Amino acid sequence: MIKLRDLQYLDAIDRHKHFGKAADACFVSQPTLSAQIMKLEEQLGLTLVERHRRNVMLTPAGDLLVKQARKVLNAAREFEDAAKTLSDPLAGDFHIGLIPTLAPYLLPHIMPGLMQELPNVSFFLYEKQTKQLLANLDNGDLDLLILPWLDEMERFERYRLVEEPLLLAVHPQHRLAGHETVKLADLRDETVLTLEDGHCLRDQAMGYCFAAGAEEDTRFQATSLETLRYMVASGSGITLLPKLAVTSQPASQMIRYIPFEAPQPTREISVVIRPHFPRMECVRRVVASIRQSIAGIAGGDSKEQPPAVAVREAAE
Amino acid sequence: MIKLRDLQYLDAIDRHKHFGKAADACFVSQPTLSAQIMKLEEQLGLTLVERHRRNVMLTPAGDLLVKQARKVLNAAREFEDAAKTLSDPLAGDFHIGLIPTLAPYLLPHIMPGLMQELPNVSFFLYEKQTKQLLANLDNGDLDLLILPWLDEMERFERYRLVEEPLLLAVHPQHRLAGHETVKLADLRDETVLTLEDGHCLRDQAMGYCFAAGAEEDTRFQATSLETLRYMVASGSGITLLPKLAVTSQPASQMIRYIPFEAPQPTREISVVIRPHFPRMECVRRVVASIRQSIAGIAGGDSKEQPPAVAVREAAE
DNA sequence: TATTTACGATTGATACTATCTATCAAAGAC
DNA sequence: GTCTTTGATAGATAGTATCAATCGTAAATA
Repeated sequence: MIKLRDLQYLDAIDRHKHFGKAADACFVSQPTLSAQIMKLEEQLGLTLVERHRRNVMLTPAGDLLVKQARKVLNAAREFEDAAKTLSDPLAGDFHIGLIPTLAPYLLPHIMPGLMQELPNVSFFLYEKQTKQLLANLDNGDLDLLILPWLDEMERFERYRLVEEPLLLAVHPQHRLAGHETVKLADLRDETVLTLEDGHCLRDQAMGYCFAAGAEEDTRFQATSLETLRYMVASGSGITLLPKLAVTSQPASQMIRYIPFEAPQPTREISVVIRPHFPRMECVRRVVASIRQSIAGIAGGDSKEQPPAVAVREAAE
Repeated sequence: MIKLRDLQYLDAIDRHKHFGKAADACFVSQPTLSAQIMKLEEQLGLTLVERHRRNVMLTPAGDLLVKQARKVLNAAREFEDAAKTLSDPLAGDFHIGLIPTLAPYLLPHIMPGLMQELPNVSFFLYEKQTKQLLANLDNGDLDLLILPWLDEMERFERYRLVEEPLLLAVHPQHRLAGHETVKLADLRDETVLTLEDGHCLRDQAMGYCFAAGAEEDTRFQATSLETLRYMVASGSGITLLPKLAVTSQPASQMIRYIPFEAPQPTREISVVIRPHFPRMECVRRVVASIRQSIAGIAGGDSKEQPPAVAVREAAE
C-alpha cells in the first residue's frame, strides 16, 4: 500500500519544481525526498519526474498521478478535520476567504467577536478574487467564504449576512456633489472609474452603471479600492463604493459619498460553505457572531430596511 | 499525518467487529492491530471502539470516522489503479459485476474471448443484484457491470451490448404450447411465476405481464431462474425467460419456449462504468470483446434485427 | 577553456516504530 | 471450578525513513 508521505512529496515536487525547495516545504532533507521519490517511482514502475539540470518537471504520468494524489491527500485532511471536530466541535483551524474589496473593511468589525466567541479556533484569513476563492473552497484549502452572492454559486450552501448598498463617490466639485441622494438615472453619460478585471465589484458596479447609461473610463483600471478612492479624490472621475468601505474611513474633504434612492444598487454579502461541510456547529457560531458584529453597520438606512429584515435566514 | 495502514485497521475492525479476525484480514497479528488502534485513538483524542468482552463496536465518533477513512482508502486505491494502468494499460485486476439472471448464461460465452484478448488482466467476477452492484460500482469495489439498463442508472456511463428478448416458457400441455409465436395480449388472465423480490428480471417481466393483464402467482417466488424453469416444467405455471437462459440449455421435452411477436418484451443488456473511469482502454477492449463474443447469440431474430443494429454504440 | 555555481544523487549512520512471539487477564460457557 | 475466547501487555527485532556529509554533473560565468 502506498504511503501518504510519498504522495505529499510528489505533490511538493510538482508545486516547487525543485527537489530542495520541495524538501524544505515537507520539512525533510533533500536526500530524503529524493530517495523517497525514487522509491515511489520504482514501486509504481513509472518515471514520475523529469530531472533536467535546471528544470524539474513531472512526466505526463506523474502529472496524472499527482492529481490523483491530491484527492487522496484531501480525503486524508478531511478525515483529520472530522476527527478534530469530533474531539472538540469548537476547536481547530478555520480558513476563511474574502474578496479584496471587502476584507479590509469587514474584518476589523468581525474578527474581535469571532475570536472571543470561538477562543479555541485558529482563524486563517485569505484575500483572493471570487473565482480563486471558489476553487479553494472546492478543494478544501478554504472552509468558508465571505463574499457577494452570485447565482453561479448555487452548488454551495449560503447564509445571508447583509445587503450592502453601493454609494456614489464624487469629487466635491462634481455636479452631483451637492445632492442628498441620487438616482441611478443620474449616472447617465457620466464616466465611471473601475477596478481591474477579476474583481466582482467591478462586474457588479459596471452592471448598474451601464444599465443607467454611464460609461467606463477605459484609460485606467484601479488595482484596489483605495486607489480608486484616491482617483475620485483627485477629480479623475466618479465611482461606486460599497458602504463598508465608506463608513470605515474618516470623512474626507475631497470626496462626497452619496446614497442612492431606492432601488439602491447593492451587493448581497453572504457566507458560503461546501454542502455537507462537517463542522456545522462551528459555522453556525461563526455566522451568528458575524451577524451580531455587523448588525446595523453595513445595511441600508435603518428606517427603510431594519437589520432584522436585511439579515434573512438561509437554509438553516 | 495519519497513516493509511491505521485507516485500514479501523475499517477492518468495523467490518469484522472482532480484533482477531480484523487482524487476520489485514495480515498482521492481533496485538499489532490492537496497539495501532489504540495509538490512533490517542492521536485523535477520541475513543473509536467500544470494547465489550463479547461484542466489539464502534463508537458514534468511530462510525463517522470509518466512513471518512473509507473515502481516503478508496482514493488511495484509485491512485494505485491509475498507476497500474499507466505502467501497462492492459494489465491489472478487473472486477466485473453481473446479475444472477445473466451471469451463468452469459459468462461462458464471453470469458474465453476476454481472457484471450486481455491475457495480462486478472478478471474477478461477482454475482449480485442490481442495487448492490451499483453501490459497489460507486464505491470502487467493482470496475464494470453487465446488466439490463434502467433509467435510474443515468449518472453512469453506458455501452449497449444487445437487446435480449424475453421468451414465454410454458408446459407442453399449456394452451399456448403449440403456437409458433405469441403476443403479449395472449398473457391475459394467465398466472405468471416470478422470481423473488430484488431481481430486476422480476420487475421487468412483471411489468410486461401486468400491462398485458396477467397475474402473479403470489403463493410462490423462485430464488433462481433454474428453480423457475423447473416450476414451469412441472406444470405449475408459465413465466418469461431471457433468451440467453433458453439457448444455453439443451432443448427440454418438458418446456416449450415461444418467442413473442413484435413488439417483443426485451431487456437491454449493457456495460456500465463510472464516469471518468481511468482505465478506458481496458474498457474499450472488454466491450469490443464481449460484443464480438455474443454477436448474433442473444439478439432477436436476425432477419428482423441484425446484430449490427442491435449492438448500437453508446457515447464512444 | 577553466572555474564556479546549482542541484540532484549517493553514502553510511541513526533513530524510530510497526511488527512479531509469548504471555496475561477478564469474561463466558459448561 | 476448568476451559475457551478475546483483547491487552511486554520485550525483542527488523525494516526504513531520516539526516549530515559528500559526490557528480550540467549549466553559467569568466
